[in-house]
Amino acid sequence: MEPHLTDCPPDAVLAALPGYVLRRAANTMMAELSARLDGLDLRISDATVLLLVADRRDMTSSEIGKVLDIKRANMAPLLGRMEAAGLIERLPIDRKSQAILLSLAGQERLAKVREVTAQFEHDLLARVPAEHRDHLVPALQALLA
Amino acid sequence: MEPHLTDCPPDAVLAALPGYVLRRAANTMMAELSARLDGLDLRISDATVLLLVADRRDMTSSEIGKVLDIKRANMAPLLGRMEAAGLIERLPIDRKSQAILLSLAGQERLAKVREVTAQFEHDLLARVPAEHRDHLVPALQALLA
DNA sequence: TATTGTTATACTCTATAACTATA
DNA sequence: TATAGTTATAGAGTATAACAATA
Repeated sequence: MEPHLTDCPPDAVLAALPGYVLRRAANTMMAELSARLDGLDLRISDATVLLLVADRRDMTSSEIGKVLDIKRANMAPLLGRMEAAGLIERLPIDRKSQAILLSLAGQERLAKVREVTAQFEHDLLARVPAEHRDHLVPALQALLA
Repeated sequence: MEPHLTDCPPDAVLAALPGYVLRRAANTMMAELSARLDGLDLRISDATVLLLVADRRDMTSSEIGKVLDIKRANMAPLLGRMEAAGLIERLPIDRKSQAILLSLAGQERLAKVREVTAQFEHDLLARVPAEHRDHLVPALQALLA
């Protein structure tokens, strides 16, 4: 019997590529988060908006879009749904702009979002071996646009 | 003047969340990779298939889908486009299954994919501070499904 | 019976262009 | 002139259901 490489999974070539594992890891974890937010009847973008405008009463739709990297045109239906769901209200700044703020229902939903995300982030980090754990967020932050 | 917290970017609340930075980092880097693959007239999924079946002559459409987490139903149009582009060929295994293999054109395109991805992975890692760099891939691998 | 490959279909996310009203 | 908000639309990616043919 001649020496040979140990048998390896069919995607061994890909699993070593940072870009591949980054994409797969993000897809896996976002599917998991989506499932958990289903119970709150929220999408990931909805929950992110709630967390972002939580302590502010001055952010416009355009500003939220810039921060979250969501195009202006795609903010309209997003906030439209959230307004229809009674989660946000619009406060005129001038005759062109409106501040997005949380309604009472939005603040209550936000509290549940914080519970879900706290558990989610905890579970996510728990999956990372201890010796790598503290490096994950700083490494990812360096990749942001 | 009373003491106050230092001014922080508007998404400071989010930037500390592993899930948030994971999603944003993946979106950023995949947009970058997509742009680089545009020159080869390939999507990320196309390039991934080329890399996966490079050294194999026995993978079926279903098997590729299982490895890459792409539904069987979505593999059909994907491989259909790649076949129409002359990148892959189908070799009957039995009367039900076909092996997907690279055509000559597919092998040539693969060589270019390897150049592009090598540069891409290099640039990605170069953005990560040295003290975190070696932890990124192992940490992400732990998050895969 | 289970699996392969396929079609049809729908939903989400994303991207561009164009329009209006206002700063 | 530039910006805010909106609408319409198209491209991707992804999900389920259903089907015929074969293992």
